[in-house]
Amino acid sequence: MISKELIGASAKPLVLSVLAQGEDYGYSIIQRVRQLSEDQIEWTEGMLYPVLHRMEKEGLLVSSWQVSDSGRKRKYYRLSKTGAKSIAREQAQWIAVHNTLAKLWGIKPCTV
Amino acid sequence: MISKELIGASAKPLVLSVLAQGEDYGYSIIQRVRQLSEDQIEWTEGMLYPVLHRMEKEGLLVSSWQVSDSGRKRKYYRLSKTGAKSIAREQAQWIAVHNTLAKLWGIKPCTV
DNA sequence: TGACATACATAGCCGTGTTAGGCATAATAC
DNA sequence: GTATTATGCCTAACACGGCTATGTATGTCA
Repeated sequence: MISKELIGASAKPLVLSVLAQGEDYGYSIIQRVRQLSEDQIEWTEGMLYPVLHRMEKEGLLVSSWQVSDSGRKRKYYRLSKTGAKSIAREQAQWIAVHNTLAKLWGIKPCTV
Repeated sequence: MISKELIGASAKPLVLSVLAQGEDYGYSIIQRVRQLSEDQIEWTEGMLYPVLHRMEKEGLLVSSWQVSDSGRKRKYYRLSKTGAKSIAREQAQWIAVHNTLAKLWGIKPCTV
């Protein structure tokens, strides 16, 4: 179980990085993150949807309704140019903190 | 400048890990974290003191007032047994999230 | 003596995850 | 045929916590 604080801190970089691989929709993003994390990160919809809305409002994401083959309506999100650029900043921040912890833990620093 | 969310997520593991090296007091912890992070993590007192109080209330830390050579009163914190044990859990959570990001970023996973 | 660093603390604002609920449709099970 | 599950979106109330601002006090140095 990942703490609330860590969930909050990782949401934005994870969403940006997932969408960097191609557009995706909310429900699917939750599954993808769960798989990538080997079931360790279990996002709730009540957490993710507001995050997506905020990020769209901030201009990081662009959404579009699409209908799947099964006839289901899905809201697909993709990165805006701003969003694509912001990944590097999020990454730099994360690595900075991670490497500080790495020093204290005596493990190898992380290089991009 | 590290985001508020990341500050929040890293506060507890950083405090625990700093105090694992020996007791220390609030004002000094801020300086140490700043140095360890090479000026990238700049904690405010308004952020740290409540964190220390909470962690003491949770039983992770134990505090004691001491007087330095200069005559200044300082509130020193050290890890309780519970606090010492909790480091491993914090570390595991952090690594889980970090390695998920690492996959998306195409960098090497982090092993403890 | 004035400025600055040290050292602690708290109050109000605001953002955000959690819990809980609501709505709708397709696939599956009985 | 119908009940259940999975899919898929959304929001509201609550609690927690960082930020900003402020207060208090003392040691050091110009």
